[in-house]
Amino acid sequence: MGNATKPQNSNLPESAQSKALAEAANGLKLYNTATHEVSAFTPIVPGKVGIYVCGATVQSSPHIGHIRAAVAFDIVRRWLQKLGYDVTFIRNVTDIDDKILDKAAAAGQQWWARAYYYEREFTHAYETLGVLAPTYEPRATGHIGDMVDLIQRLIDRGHAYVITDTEGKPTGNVFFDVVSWPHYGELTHQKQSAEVDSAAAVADEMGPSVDQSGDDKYNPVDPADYDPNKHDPRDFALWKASKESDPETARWKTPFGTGRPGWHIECSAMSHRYLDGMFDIHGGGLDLRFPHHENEMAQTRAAGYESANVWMHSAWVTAKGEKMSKSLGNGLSVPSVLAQNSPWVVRYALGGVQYRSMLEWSDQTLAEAKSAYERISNFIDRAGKALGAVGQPSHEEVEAVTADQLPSDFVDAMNDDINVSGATAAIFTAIRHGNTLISELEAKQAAFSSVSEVDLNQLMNEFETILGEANKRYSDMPQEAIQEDAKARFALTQGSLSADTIDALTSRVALRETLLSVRAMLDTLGLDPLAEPWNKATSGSSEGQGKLLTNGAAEAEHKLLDEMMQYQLTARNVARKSKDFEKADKIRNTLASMGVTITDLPTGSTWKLG
RNA sequence: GGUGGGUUAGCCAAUCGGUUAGGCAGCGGCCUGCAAAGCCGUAUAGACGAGUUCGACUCUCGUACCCACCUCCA
Repeated sequence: MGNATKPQNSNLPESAQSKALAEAANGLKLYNTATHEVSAFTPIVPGKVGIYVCGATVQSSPHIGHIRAAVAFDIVRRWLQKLGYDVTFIRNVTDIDDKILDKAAAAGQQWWARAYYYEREFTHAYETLGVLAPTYEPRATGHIGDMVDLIQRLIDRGHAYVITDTEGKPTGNVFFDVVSWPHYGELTHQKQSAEVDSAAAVADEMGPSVDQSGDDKYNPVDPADYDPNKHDPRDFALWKASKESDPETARWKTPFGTGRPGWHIECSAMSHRYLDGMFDIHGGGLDLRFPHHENEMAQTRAAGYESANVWMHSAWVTAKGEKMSKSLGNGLSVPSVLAQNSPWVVRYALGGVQYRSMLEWSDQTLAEAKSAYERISNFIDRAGKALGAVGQPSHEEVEAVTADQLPSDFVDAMNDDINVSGATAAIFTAIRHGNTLISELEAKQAAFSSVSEVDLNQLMNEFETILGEANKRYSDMPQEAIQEDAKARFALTQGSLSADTIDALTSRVALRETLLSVRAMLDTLGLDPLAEPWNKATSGSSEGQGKLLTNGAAEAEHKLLDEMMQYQLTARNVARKSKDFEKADKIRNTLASMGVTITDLPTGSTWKLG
């Protein structure tokens, strides 16, 4: 891996590179929930993007729906980075709320211990599925001071009111005054005043939601939500007075009385603290639009702060057409899904459709993701082998590829509101092209017999340099013409090489470019099969697969295994040559029963596990 | 009742006012001792009704059905 060549376009001058990249970045369009339109994305601060995503309320284990949202915004973030933006990604943890307190009390736990336990489960799930760590992950309980300041600011500006007792002392309940904020409802376009009452009546009629399993749709009736002191039924709690059942550790003293934060205020406080002046995108699940984000937007703006420019909401994972919830059974928890499927497959299944589409989860979804893995990893393996000593590009090199160097059908799809289905189609198109190149290259292998692998590597570098210059000079020409031109120029500098060798070399360079491009596209979706999260076992982390081998020992063991396999393959090929197919098939079947798959290629036979 | 989204071939899922999406599963072929992988080709579409148009899956209107949010939720 150390001798990998540089990305082809690195020969371009700095300015040209960033100009092409800026052009790609200018093409990005995103759907904004607030305007109901797909519109051009322009960051507040040039070159930078600030994203705030509502993270988990850590009250119980994550299910795949939670992770779908995380994967969706992870892909948005990765694409922004490919477009050259410096992304600040904030994802909060809601570590105090009614459910956490009540469930902890019911289980005889400290609420903070319960919150932290599940926070770690979420973190583990994110890491396993290749969700990049946020730039920062603030906890609600760590920002009480910011919330108090924000509430005070809203009171001072006449957008919030404190409820006092008969003696005029603050009770701890503070509400947002919806009537004082004429922009209320601008995010979700909810009807105002009178019509809300009829909506409330419908909600009352439906009664508290309870499902078969009871616990999960559990819906505590918080007295603060039905406070007769509310000026308007739409007013919502900014700060909640402590209930008698609240433990001492869940009470904070404030100028408006002792209590704990309302649900919406934390995100306003934290997004302002970490993204002030660059709050470009706010993300979250579809259900958060109302009331959470509507209220959050009202608070933030009423306080005189800027709220997000673009609001993005990810859709549901469904099972049999219905929104997924734990009441459908725990077969959908992250650990149970991972018990039967590799993390890559699960991520592909979750990230395979656009974030605004419902994602139907079934055995077939997973089976197709598995097939996709086979096709993709087969290509990457074969291409790596066909490239000989040059081998696989390093993951660093893959990461360094920027959007302007990727195929335009992929870029266009991603720029079209993160259309991952279109992007995936572009990847498969490139893979088909790459597979054809591999076959061509296999047929041309003989042309390399007179050149050592070391020289070949050097020659590829030289050719890539020439190709890079040709690309720069004739940027508006068709790719094939540029290739031909570069080939001719290269031939002039290499008088001693035969035309066949130069031709084979060209194919090799083309294959390497395709391989690099495919892996870079996959990496944009967080799906490079050779990236960190999927390869802990072989990349030196000692925790992979529970093995206690050091990296060196693992390598030595693999080398030994490979030698033994070569011994078997040789024996089989001898049998095949002498047309003793019975013996050849016996060797193959025996290996197959041990979980080893043999593949015969024109250039020889290979083996792999699985 | 209010608000929003959807309905594309066996299944999942895109683009587009006229030209191959893509994947999975079929079928035919090439390659192969066989298999696998790969490549090439191929059938089955656009809920229903009307309108705009030379031409609509794509635009407009209507109808039906599905889903979500309005209450904790990714």
